[in-house]
Amino acid sequence: MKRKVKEVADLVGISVRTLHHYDEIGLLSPEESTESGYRLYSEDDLELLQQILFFRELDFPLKKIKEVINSPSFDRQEALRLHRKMLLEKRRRIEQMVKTIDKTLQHMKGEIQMTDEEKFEVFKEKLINDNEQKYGEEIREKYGDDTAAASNAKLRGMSQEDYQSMTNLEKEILSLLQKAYTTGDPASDLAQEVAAKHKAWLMYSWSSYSKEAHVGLAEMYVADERFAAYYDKSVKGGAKFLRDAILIYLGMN
Amino acid sequence: MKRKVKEVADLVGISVRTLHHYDEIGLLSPEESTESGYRLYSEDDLELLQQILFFRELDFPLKKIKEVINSPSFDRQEALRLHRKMLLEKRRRIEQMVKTIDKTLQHMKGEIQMTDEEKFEVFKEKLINDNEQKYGEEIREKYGDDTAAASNAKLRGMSQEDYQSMTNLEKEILSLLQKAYTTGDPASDLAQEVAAKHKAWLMYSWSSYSKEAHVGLAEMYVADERFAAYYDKSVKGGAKFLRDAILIYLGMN
DNA sequence: CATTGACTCTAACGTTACGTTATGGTTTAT
DNA sequence: ATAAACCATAACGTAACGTTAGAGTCAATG
Repeated sequence: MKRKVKEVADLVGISVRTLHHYDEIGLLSPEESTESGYRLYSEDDLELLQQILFFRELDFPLKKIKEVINSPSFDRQEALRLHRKMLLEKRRRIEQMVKTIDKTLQHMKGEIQMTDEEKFEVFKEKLINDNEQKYGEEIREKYGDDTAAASNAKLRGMSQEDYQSMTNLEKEILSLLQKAYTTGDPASDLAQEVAAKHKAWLMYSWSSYSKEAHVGLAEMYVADERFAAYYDKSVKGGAKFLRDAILIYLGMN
Repeated sequence: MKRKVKEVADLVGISVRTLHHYDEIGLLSPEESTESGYRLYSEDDLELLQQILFFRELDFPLKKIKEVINSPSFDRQEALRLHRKMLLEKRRRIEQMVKTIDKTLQHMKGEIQMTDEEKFEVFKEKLINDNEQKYGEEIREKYGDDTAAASNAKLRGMSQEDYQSMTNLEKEILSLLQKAYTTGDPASDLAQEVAAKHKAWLMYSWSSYSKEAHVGLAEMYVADERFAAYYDKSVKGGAKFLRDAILIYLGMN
C-alpha cells in the first residue's frame, strides 16, 4: 500500500516540502514513483522516515542523520552520547545567558531605584524652593536673610557620609511608618517615633528648623501628589498618617 | 582617536567581516570614513558595538538588537524578560531531548541484553548439539535414537509461557547462585537448592534427563569459556561453584 | 465528457549571521 | 620603489525548510 506525499506528510505530521527536501538531499527517496512522477512511499520508507524524525526530534543535523541512517555500522550509541554531551553544553550556555539576563535586570532595577532617588533629590530641591516660597518670609523674619540660601547650600554640600546616614534614616522612617500605620493611631508611640525621626531627618538638610516649616512640609506631603505617591508607595495613606503624626508630635493639632 | 576595522575587530574579539556585516545591515555604520573609503570607528561607535555584542552574547537576533539599540523607547527590560522566557523554553526542550536520549540509550542497552539472551539461546542450541556430540552415543544407547532430536525439538517448540517460566527460573538460579556462593560451600542447603533448580531448568529443554548429561553440562560450564563467562558474570567463580554443587547434588563427587 | 477541486511536480528565491574566497586599491615600512 | 599588511566591494556557501509560482494529474461531479 503505497502512499503519496500528502498522505505521508499528514500521517507523520510534517510538511510536503520537508519530504521533497529529504528527497532532494537524498535522505529519503521513495522506492517507487508513478509514471507521472508522483512519489510513492512504501512501508519501509515510512519506517526509515520514523527513524529520521526521531533523530530530528533530538536536533540532529540532517547530515548526521544521513550518516547514522545509511551506515548501520555507525555507532548509534556513541552518536547519541556525543549528541547528549552537545546538548548539555548548549544547556549550560543557555543557563549562563539566563544568569546574565537576571543580573542585568537586577542592575537595571537598581538603576531605576537610583533614578527614583535622583528624582527624589530633585523633589528635595524643589521642596527647599517651595519651602522658601511659602515660609521664606517667615524664616527670613526670624532667622535672617541667609538662612534659606544656607539650607540649600547645606543640602548640596553635605558629605558623602552624612548623605548615607540621611538616606539610611529615610529608609528607616519608611519602614517604621509601615509599622506605625498598622496601629491606626497617629498618636501612638510608634507614630510619634516616626515623627521624631522625620524631624531628625529634616535637620540633615535644613540649616535651621522651625515647627512652622515642618508642619508646612507635612502638609505638602499630602498636597503634593509626588510626595504623596512617595510615601503612599510604602503604605497606602502613609502621607496623611505621617502628617497627622507630625501635627500631634508638634502639638499643633 | 578613530580606529580602522582590524583594530576594532581585534579590540573586541570579532572578525572584520562581522563589522562589515553590521555596516551592511545598518546595525553599526561608523560615523566617519577616509576619502579612500576606509571605515573609521569613533569611541561612540565602540560603545554602541559593546551594546550590540552584549545582546549578541545573549543570542538576540540582530534584528532585535537593532530595534533595541535604535529606539531607547524600546523597553529593554521587557525585551530581556521575553528573551529570558524564550531561553527557558529552549532549555526545557533540550532537557526533554536529553531525557529522550537517555531513555533510548537505556532501551538500546536493554536490546543488547536481549541480544545477549538471544546469543545465549544460540548457546543453548549449541549446548544441545555439543551435548549430543559428547553424550549422544550414551544417550542413544540408553534412550534410543530419537531422544537427542526430540530434545532439540522440544526446546524449539516450547510455548511462550513455558519459555517465560524457564527464563524466570534462570534468573532465580543466577540470583540464588550469588547467595549460595557466599556460603563458600557447594554442599550447603542453598547450593543444593541451586543444583535442584538447575535440574528443573534443564527439564524445560531436555526431552529426557540423565545424571550423566547433567554432569556433562556442568563440566561444560567450566570448560566452555562462553558458559563460564555467563555464570561468572553473576559471581566470579560461579561456574565452578555451580558445577561442584551439581556434582554433590547428583552424588557423583 | 468536460469541468473542478484537490493534489503533485519542479524551480527558485528568502531566511540567519556571518565565513570564505576573489579581485583590486591604499598605506606603511624598508 | 616595492613588498607586506590592510582596506574595500562583490558574491557564493551554509541549514532546513517556507513560500510562491507555473504547470501537470487524478478522481468525482454536473
